Amino acid sequence: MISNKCKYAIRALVHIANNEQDDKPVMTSDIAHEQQIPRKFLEIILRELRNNRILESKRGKDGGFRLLRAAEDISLTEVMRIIDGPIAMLPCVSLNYYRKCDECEEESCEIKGVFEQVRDRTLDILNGQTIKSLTLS
Amino acid sequence: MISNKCKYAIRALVHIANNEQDDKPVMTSDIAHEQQIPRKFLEIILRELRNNRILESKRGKDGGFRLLRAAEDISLTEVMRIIDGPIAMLPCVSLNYYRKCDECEEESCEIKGVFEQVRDRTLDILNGQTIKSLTLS
DNA sequence: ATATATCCTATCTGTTTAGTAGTATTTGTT
DNA sequence: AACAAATACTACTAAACAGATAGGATATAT
Repeated sequence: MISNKCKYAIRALVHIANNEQDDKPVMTSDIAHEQQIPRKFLEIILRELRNNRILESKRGKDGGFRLLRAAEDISLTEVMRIIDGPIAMLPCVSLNYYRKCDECEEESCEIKGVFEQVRDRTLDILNGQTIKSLTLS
Repeated sequence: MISNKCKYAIRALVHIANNEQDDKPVMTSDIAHEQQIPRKFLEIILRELRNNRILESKRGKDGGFRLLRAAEDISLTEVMRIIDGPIAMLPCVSLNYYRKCDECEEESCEIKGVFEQVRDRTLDILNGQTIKSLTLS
């Protein structure tokens, strides 16, 4: 399962993409209200996305958030990895968060292969999705 | 990510399948020792698998655990659902643990479709795997 | 100056994860 | 009947994570 936080992050980015206007960034409170996300929790999420160079922010009056890159250059996997960490089902098959299992030797691990397949098919789908493609669907 | 508990459960079942002998069930302590799983934690897991009719147990001297069904009739998904619950990445696309999202309407949800695809491709792989197929690999 | 927005630190409650401890019960053997 | 050896069961714990909330600091447009 992905976390609520991650779901909020995706929905917030899609909302920003849908409301992009060159002059004005999108305010946290607008997103919170329209997407039904607790405002203070959303603040944390948006700041985290900004710290990871997905968003840029502007403070003070008429402040808010804007996509730092084009929506078609922000992949779903990137967002998921920032907010939730690994996508793979086992640490030892994770591409971005690899960690060896404590108790098993990888050469003889019976389940590694299956979860590598799951990872690959999952990434086939998720890598093809961007904030742009989600706004269109 | 699947939990350690779930990984232990799978490895324990594969171990039992590999050590099946008609006369004697497999003891917790043997599995714990050979698979490097904390014994008392493994007890809980094996009892849970027994309560869900994956294993049968025998108490007292020469006791232990046996598969209740043939290894090829125990699917990986069944074990994962017993120990970890849903396999899907969103509650609203789970086949066995469906729950509506609080904040979004499903007809207009932008991300539901993607995660349905992920679920289907994941199940394509995991449904094809059984305790038997894992012993052979 | 002021209103309004993000930024930052701290805190909180409940749940889950990953176990451990100790006792009760069942069963085979002597 | 006694004993040893196995599972069954209840209760507890520590640490991390999920999902937030509170309040003040800072920046900015007017």
